[in-house]
Amino acid sequence: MPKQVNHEERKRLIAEATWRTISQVGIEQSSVRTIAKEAGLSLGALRYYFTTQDELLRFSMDLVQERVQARITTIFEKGGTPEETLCDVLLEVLPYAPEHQLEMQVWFQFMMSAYTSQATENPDDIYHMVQVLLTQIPDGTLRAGLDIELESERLAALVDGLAFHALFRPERLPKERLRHVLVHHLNALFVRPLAIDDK
Amino acid sequence: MPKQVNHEERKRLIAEATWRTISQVGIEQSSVRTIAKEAGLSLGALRYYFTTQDELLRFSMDLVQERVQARITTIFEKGGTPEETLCDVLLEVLPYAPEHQLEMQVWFQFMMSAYTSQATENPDDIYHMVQVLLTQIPDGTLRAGLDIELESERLAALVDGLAFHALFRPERLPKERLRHVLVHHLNALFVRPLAIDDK
DNA sequence: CCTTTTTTAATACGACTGTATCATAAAGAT
DNA sequence: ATCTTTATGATACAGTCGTATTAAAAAAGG
Repeated sequence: MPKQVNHEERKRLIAEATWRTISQVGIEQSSVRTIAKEAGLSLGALRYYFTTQDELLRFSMDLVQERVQARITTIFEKGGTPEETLCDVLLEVLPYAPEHQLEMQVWFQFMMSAYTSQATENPDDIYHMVQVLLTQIPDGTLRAGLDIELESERLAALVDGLAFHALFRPERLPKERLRHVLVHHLNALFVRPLAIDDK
Repeated sequence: MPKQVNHEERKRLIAEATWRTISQVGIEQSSVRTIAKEAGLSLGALRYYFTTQDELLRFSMDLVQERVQARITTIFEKGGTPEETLCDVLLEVLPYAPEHQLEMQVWFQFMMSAYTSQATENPDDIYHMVQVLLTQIPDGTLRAGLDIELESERLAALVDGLAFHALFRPERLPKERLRHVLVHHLNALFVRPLAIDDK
C-alpha cells in the first residue's frame, strides 16, 4: 500500500490554497499553476486530486458555502430572541469576524464570476435568505404595517452593499461600524430595538 | 493628407465595442483580439488607436465615468426640490434607464477589477458622493436627529446593493421596483415624502 | 527483496494572450 | 502622376493557459 495521505484532508488544504490565491489575484487570474504553487504542490500532484480546474473551483466554492451554512445553523441552534438571531445571521454573511474575511472575499468573487459567466445556476441569493428570515419572524416582533417583500429587498440590498463596501474599504468599515449600521437599520423594523454594541 | 478618419469618433466607437465585450465576457476575458472583432477592426487597426491594452481599458473606463458624471450634472442643472434631485441622482447610478444599463454593467465590472487588482487609485466610491449629497441638503428637508455619517453609509450600501441585485436579477428588479425601494428608503429620511411612482 | 498500489514530478501539446514589426493601402498635396 | 502622411492588415514572438502523458518515487504487503 502507498504513502498514506488523507485524501479529504489534502483536498481541503488545496481548497484553502485556492481561496488564498483567489483573494489575492482574483478568480480569473487563479491558474492551476498558481494554486499549485500556493499549496506547495506540483502541477501533477494537484491534478491527481482535481482532474480539471472546474472541479477544483467547484469544490472550493462548495466548501465556502458549507462553512457559512454551518455557522448560520449554529446561530439558529444557539437560541436567543428573533431580533438577535436575525442580526447575528446577517453579520455572518458580512466580513464581520476577521477570521472569516477570507471566506467572504472568496464568496464574493464566486458571485461575481457567476454573474460574468452568465451561469444558469447562481450561488444562493441573499435576497431569498432575508425573505425567509423576515417571513418566519414571530408576530409582534416586527412593526405593524411593514411590506415584507419590500423590506426584504431593502435589507438584502443593504447587507450585500455593506459587504461589498467592507471588502472594498475595510479601514472605513471596521466590524463595530458594520454592526452599528446593520442594527440601526434593523431597529427601524423591530418593535423592541437591539443594543448597538455587541454583548 | 490621408484617409480622413475622425480620430475621436473612432476611439469612441472602439470604447463602446469594449463596453459590449466587457459586458458579455467580463474584463479579464476581454482580449484585444476579441474587442477588435467586436469593433469590426483588425488587430493592427485597433493598435493604431490604442498602443496598449491598458490604455484602451483606461480610456473606456474614463468614458463611462464622463457620461455618468454628465448626466448627474444635468440633473443638478435641471433644478427641482432637494428631495427629487437626490432621488434622481441616485437612480442615475442604478441600472434604472434601460439605455444606460450597458454603462452600469461596465462600471461595475471596472469597480470589481479595481478591487481585485489592488489598484491604489479606485473609481469614485459611491459613499463619498452620497455623503456630500446628504450634507449639502438644505435644513428642514431631512428629519431632525439624523446621524448623517451613519445615514450616508446606509444609503450608499443600499444603492450599491440594489445596483448589484438589479444587474444580477433584472427580472426581479424592474425599474419600477428599483424606484419603489429607493423612494421608500429616502422617505424615512425626508420630512416631506416623495411620491412612489415616477411623474 | 519484490510486487503492487498510491502518489508525485517533469515534460509536452495546442490554444490563446499582449505586443512588435513591417509591408501595403488609401488619400490629400504638390 | 508623384510624394507624403495616415491608416490598415498580416504575421511573428515569447509567454501563459488548461490538460494530457508518462516515468519515477514512495510506501506497504507478501
